[in-house]
Amino acid sequence: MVVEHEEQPPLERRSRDPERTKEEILVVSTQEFADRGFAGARVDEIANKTRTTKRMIYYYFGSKELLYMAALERAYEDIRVVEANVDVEHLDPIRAIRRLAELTFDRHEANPNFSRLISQENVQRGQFVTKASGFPRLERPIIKILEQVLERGRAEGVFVRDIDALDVHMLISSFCFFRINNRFTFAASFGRNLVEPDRRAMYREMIGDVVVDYLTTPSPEDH
Amino acid sequence: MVVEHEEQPPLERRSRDPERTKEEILVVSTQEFADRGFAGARVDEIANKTRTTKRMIYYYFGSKELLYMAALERAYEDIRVVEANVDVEHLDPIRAIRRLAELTFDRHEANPNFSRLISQENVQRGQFVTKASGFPRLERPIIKILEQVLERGRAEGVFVRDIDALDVHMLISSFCFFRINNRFTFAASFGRNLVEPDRRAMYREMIGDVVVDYLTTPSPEDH
DNA sequence: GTCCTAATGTACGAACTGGAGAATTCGCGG
DNA sequence: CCGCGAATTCTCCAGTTCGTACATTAGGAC
Repeated sequence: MVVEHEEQPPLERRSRDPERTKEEILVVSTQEFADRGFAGARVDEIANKTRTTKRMIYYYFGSKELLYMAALERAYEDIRVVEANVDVEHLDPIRAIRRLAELTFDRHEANPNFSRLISQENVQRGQFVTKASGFPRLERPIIKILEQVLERGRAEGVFVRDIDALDVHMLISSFCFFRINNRFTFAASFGRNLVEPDRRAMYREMIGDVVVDYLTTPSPEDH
Repeated sequence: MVVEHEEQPPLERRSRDPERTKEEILVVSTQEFADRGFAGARVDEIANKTRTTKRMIYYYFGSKELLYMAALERAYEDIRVVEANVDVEHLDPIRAIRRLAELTFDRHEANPNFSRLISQENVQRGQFVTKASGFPRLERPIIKILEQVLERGRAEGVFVRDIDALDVHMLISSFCFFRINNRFTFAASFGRNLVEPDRRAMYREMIGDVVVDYLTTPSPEDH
């Protein structure tokens, strides 16, 4: 949690270091875009919070829009790296599902900026991720992993619900996303703090239970 | 939501009608704020899309901020009215839960602007709903209704899971909210269109199944 | 009709904001 | 130690945007 100090006291490293400069701009702008949205973020403000100047932002990234895209892309990349290292093959299907749910849960909690960036993007109708030109693929490794677990579970006969990995992931993500992202309006409406430490363990377990119960219960005959 | 059909005024109606002017500003600004966010919305643009002028916005609402709050408040009020008219007392607990899930599902689909406004609010850390000064209560009738259904279900022995109405509502809302709100980035990442008509019925049923399965399955002994 | 006030219209300004031209400096290869 | 291009700083600008001062008009009360 970076506290906003108006003018960062002289971390007076002035020497040239393009990589560090670029990286610092990216980190700071991610925070700013997550905090204020694309329209709300100010290029001047981003510059002030780095040890470099606004001109450098344009030098390296070209425009506010391209900077935003770079930040978004980086955020996706971070997630992808985490997911690529998940290993649940040694767990039985039910435990594996729980584990995946917990991973998603933890990821949302540990990295709220990603979710907020995603929120921004969606409010703007995905104006940047949708951009055919130049926006890289956003593929996510977790789907393949989920597919394998579901396959095993079905083979073993423990998962009996007819549903695919994408929809399971959607169910898990929606819960984790909502808990973090909508905590402010939820608290305002219902007076419950969804991220209160005392409740954390309960919610973390809850989403696992929800998914497992769903997967292991046959579809109702009538409806 | 409610379209006034009375005497269809041929758009160039210039006569004075404070109520209509106010209402029109509110409707248009809700759309603009949902589309572009608080920072992204332009007061001039809102004015252009009404039959009145920017001056009137300030005359009636005082500032961009107050206008935003009025729009947000109105959106909550609309939801509250819908929820207040829900009647599931004649249904058995399981069917009642399904019905409530469907209502929430339909509400999110029918009124995406509300969700987007909510998203905005949360990205900004609830800066307006949290505002102690002046922001009205956001209470939601659906919670009481849910409580009654859960109570009945437990009395009848069909609901065995230890969970309260707020968390059930959270589970339902998160699913419905995510499906509508995050559809753009979800499509970009996973190539699945969550609001495609062909899938609609499936998701609508799915969230009911999820909740019912969860409520009717006992907590696992070990973990 | 006259009067009075709520409602509306017009035009403007001060501050902000994304962006860029051009000068300057650093540091590395030779 | 020199030369050169990359990195950085300085400075300014043109367009935008919220907000308002001031003028004007409609229409109900009497």
